[in-house]
Amino acid sequence: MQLDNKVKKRILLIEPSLMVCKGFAHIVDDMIGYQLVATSLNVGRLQEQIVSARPDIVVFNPQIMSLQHRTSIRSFFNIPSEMALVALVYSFVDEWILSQFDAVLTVNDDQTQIVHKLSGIKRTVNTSVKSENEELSERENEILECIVKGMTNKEIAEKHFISIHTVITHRKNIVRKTGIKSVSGLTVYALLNNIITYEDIE
Amino acid sequence: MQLDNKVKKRILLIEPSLMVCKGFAHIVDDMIGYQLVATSLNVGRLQEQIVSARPDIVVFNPQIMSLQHRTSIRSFFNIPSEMALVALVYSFVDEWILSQFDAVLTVNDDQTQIVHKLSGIKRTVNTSVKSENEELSERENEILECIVKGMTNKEIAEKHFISIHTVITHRKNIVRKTGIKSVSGLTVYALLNNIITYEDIE
DNA sequence: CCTATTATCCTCATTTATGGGGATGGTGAA
DNA sequence: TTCACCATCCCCATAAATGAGGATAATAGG
Repeated sequence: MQLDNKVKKRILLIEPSLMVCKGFAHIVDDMIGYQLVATSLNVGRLQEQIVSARPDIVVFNPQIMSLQHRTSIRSFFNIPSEMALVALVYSFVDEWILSQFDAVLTVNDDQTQIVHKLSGIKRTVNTSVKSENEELSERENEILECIVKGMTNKEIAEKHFISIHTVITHRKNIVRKTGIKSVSGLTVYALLNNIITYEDIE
Repeated sequence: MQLDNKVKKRILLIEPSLMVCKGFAHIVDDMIGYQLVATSLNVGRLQEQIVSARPDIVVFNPQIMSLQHRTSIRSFFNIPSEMALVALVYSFVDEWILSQFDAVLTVNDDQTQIVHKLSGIKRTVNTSVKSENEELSERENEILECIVKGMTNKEIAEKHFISIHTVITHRKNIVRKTGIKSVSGLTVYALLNNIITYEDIE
């Protein structure tokens, strides 16, 4: 028993992988209460599609664009607040990015999980933006880069022509700001925040 | 103009994501000269399917299994040498793992790229296996897991009911075998070798 | 049986890192 | 100007890791 189209939630999918696009379409096709009204392999026509397709839900792969600068996805793409913004990811994505979404789908989700996640969305208009005064300073990023490369405090000090005490101070501040104590955690943080790449290490 | 089934290359797909499975099936469906004869969301029935489906090409997502021990995928799953072994990956995978495959497809490939990659496969029977006597033992992998999770030697010792000296010995052996001294390097090593996932850290 | 590997334990000395405190000068914004 | 932030430097004590030795027992393979 299919529901009337008028009560079906309209989904717009922005996903770079043709394969995932097709698979998503196939799955949504079998889902009651949802319909895929448009898809796109890139973000170029997003605004246009939002207007033309008038989706209720925008499913968006954040990996499609480089979000180094912590821009708000919703405001960057002028996505109306009444539309749900849902992420579709392959693997791990920075929590900060995911926090912008009303729900997070992964490519491994099956139909049941997707329906469950989509039905759990409660759209509320965000009025205030969280204060993010805990970002690392430029210097701290430099030090962090050295840390995750496996350099010792002494080496870092020598490289930057500062005393080891300063390095330790920076480290203390990095730990305080990020809340991450372990080097491995910081490594992941640095990888996710594009401070370093895999190639930088080892 | 469809080719006869007898000359179509038979593809077996082992892929954990239903979405990607569906999408892959959809794409292969439009490809001339290839047919998808079976799919599976896990490796459990791989051997069985190799026998029953008799594929020419086994498309396998290496992320489906944890390959801590640098085992040969082909020999582990008893994949006959006449069958092509092709990887399907989402993002970054250790080069060592990819080197075992005859071709590497990514989820972002379109039909043209997939056909191009599959048609370029030249199967050659490997007679000799590389010597890999520098693999980490099971215990060492356990210790490594703890290290990259940011645990101290003391904590690791307590968790595994061994003395801190033993932990240190294991660490020394891990460093010797991998040639990686820094925690960040080991973190990347562990990530690439599926000993841990991003979620394990922080 | 012998050998290689592994896992376990130990000492000692040295180097690094951590966590707590504090201080100074500079800069840019309210 | 004052205030917040940043980069720089320092002291202290403790905790942790490193590097270089050595040792024993179990186990699996040739």
